Amino acid sequence: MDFGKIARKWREKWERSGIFEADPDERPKFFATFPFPYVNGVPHIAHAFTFLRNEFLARYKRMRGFNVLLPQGWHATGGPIVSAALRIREGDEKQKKILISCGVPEEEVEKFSDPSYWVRYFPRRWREDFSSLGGSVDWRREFVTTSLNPAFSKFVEWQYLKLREKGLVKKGTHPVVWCPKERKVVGDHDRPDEYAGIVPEESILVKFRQGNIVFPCITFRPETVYGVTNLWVNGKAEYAEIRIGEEVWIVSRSRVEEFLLQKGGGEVVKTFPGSDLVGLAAVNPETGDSVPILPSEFVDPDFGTGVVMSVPAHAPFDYAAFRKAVPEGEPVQVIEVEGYGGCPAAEICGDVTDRETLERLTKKLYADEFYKGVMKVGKYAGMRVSEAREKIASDLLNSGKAERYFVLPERVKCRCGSWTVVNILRDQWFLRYSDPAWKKEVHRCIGRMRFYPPEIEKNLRKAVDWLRDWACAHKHELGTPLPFDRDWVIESLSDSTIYMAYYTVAKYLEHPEKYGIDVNRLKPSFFDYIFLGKGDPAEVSAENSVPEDLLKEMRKEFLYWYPLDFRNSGKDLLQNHLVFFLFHHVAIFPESLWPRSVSVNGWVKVGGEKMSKSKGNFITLREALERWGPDPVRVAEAYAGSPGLDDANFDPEFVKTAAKRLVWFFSRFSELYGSGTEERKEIDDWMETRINKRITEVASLYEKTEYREVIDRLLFDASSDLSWYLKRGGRNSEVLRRFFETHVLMLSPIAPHFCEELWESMGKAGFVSLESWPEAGEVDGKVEEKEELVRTVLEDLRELKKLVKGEWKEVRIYTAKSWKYRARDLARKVEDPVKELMKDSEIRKQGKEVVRFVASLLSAPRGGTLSEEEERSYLTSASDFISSEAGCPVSVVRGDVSESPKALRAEPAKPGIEVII
RNA sequence: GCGGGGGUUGCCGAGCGGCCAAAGGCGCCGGACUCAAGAUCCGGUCCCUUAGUGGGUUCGCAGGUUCAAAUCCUGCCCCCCGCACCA
Repeated sequence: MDFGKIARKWREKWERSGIFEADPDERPKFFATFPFPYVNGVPHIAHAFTFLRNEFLARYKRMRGFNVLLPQGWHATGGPIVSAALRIREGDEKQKKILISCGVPEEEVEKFSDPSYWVRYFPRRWREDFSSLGGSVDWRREFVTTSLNPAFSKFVEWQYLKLREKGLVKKGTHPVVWCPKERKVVGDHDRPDEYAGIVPEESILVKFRQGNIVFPCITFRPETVYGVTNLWVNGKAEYAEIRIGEEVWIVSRSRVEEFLLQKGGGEVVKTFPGSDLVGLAAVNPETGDSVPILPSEFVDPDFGTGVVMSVPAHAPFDYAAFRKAVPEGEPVQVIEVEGYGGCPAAEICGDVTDRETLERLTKKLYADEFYKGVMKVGKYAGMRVSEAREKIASDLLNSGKAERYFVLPERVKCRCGSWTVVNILRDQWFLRYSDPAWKKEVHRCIGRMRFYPPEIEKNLRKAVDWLRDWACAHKHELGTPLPFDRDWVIESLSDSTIYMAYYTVAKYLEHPEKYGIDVNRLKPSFFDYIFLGKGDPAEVSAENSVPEDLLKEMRKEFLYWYPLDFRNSGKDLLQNHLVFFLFHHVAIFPESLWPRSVSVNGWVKVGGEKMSKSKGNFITLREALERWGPDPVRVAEAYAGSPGLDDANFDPEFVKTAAKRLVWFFSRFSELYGSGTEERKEIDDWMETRINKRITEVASLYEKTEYREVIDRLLFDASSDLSWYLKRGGRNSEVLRRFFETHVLMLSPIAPHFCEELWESMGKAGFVSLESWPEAGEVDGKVEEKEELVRTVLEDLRELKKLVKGEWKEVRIYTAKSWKYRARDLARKVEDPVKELMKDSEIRKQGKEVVRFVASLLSAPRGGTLSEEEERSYLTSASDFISSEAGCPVSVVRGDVSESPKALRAEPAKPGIEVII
């Protein structure tokens, strides 16, 4: 079966008829979105997995009578594309290879030195691949972000004007990793990989003084300021004297640049060797003690300020150096820790001096002191260190004895090759996510929403609480300029917050020429009207040169589609994008337009392993589609996992299984659809019931986005039902017809091309994609139980085949003694079934047996609900079938009329079987 | 550290008080079909026992609640993910 060919055929038909182009009508609507992906590469199967979780639901909802909108846009805002383009310009081979591995012809690679070329090239690729996959997307609403798309940019600008009006954006300062040579912020994508993820840490700079000379000491443990015995400098390093106003600061020479950036300026007076400082003294600002300045080779002149306060009682490095420098000196204990004596550092490190061990011990001691330690001296004596630290820090800061200072925990190289420093940006724009009133509204929004799976609500609420102000604009990146400060470009997460609203009118704004709109003339009033209903249509029309009727239509269309019904993304977006998305919706839109649900899925592994290029298990969507065809891939993606934080697993082996199952289904279909007889048997009732139950069950699985279960039901359970039905002699043409029709319908959201093909083979007009979900008929509870009885007998016979050798002459099947049925029923209703049963003189004869049976029933309820007559008559009617399996005649005997040991042992739902040899 | 999610039989993965030795898939083993391979179909896949409906030991570890626990409670061990200015 050529899945690729079938898919192409139907994709063309869908496109020609435009069936996924959704416009408002009388039906209820359903609006689902997959967050626009960042288009610096091609889609792989993990993208497809997340997209399909929207797609499957969209197709299902369409069948439930909803007018479904599934649009798709592309994200290009931010730095990675810009820096990748730069690398191409610089001739970076690694970057070239990446492009070539995406399928870019080698001779075209050069074109990618222009960032805008990426934005033209990759969205096209994504669209092709998503279409090939069978995505039921309304492509008229496709768009890219950034100022390369003026219409979208206008929309983002409008949003920021609104936020500013509401006071939700403000200016502030912000520490960043900074390249002094290129004079720019160094994000992860601007560094060699090994430096990724390192960010500035806030520390306290304590100002030790000698007159107007300041010795700035960096510390993460301000509480130890009480235990300082001396300061350390590196005698072999170069230091500098910097004048700032009346003060003179001493900083190691290699840190001068960072220091000046963070202090906002100063004048380097002179430089000199660190050894010149040795022997001087400085005053501890907190205790007033004067402490000597001593040399230590442990001092890293490239970290912090190159001046360090020494706390030998609590810091292993200081202790090791202190012992050497001041053998007779006495460390000063300021923290008391359970399990340690008067000088914890001494105890823990003895006379160790090697750097590695000291580092390990430092970690341990710092942790012990923080969590278990209690302050021994100072204002907060008696308080736990974990509480005192913050208080001491803020006291020091407030009294001017210390300042905030940012340091990099490890050195970071810029891609240009220079070492970076920490800079403080002073005119950074922030979104005021810390605003409690704003947070409160977001929580209210969450309270009205539905989550898939429900547990993620907790994660989301936590993220809302933890969110601080967010630096929302950058420089030198792609995006939309901040309308009130055009040097800044709105950062990538910050322009992706309410764009789902843009989809509702994108079909107009992305094709303005068709509607006579000039997007360059659009003003905020236009968006005010469309999205907020503000303003007089006639005036808005005049101001924006958009016909009044069109304006009204757009407003209507927005209100038709909004709010968003469903948004599924990878779990990585939970704590950032999805939270921002909620914040901005509550800020801009009225409550009635807040999002209705959010869904997430885990990472996608391939064959049980994390997908990575180096492992060779990296599969692009295009590769997968070419290798296996869209429907098998879709089935395998559906089967890969359920909603939630757990990882999904795309199993290449399973794609083959999926294809085989589909082929199996197809060949059964070809053989049986339209064939069969009029004759109606009991097994037909069973099959009908199974079909009906499955319709209901699969519907609820789709609603819960449990697609893996859907595949289980449709591809495995259903086929085993069909096999059983055929084995039992089922051939009713109506039942067969219904089986195939309902299952094709139910499977169509996941394997749409395949199902279209079968639908057509059935002689049906129109697309299965536009059909309604099948109606579930009556479910007969007993018929399944009856059939289960036959299965039980068959399994037992199979066992006996192995054990009873010789030629079988006859098989007798015994129902249980009738008192056992009564006992079974009574055991469910009555407190003391034994007593009740014993009232019957016939039963009383069985005495002991009754007690034993009832006791076992109470400990393990069982026995079904069928009566003896029902069991016997059903088994009788199935006796031909059973006999053909047994290979000899079969008789069904009422348990009450036999004293055979097999009859005595029979129980309800568990007939006794006797083989006559 | 803070926060979140988990540990189920060879693997993946359901189950979340009793019909649970535990669905389904994959893998593996046997059989049928075939010249053969593949595909397909049938059967098996914790151990023991047995003319089946029986027993034993299992669901990270250790306790506890209950007539009854993979499922509830307590403690412990282990694994994964997020912690930001970045897509």
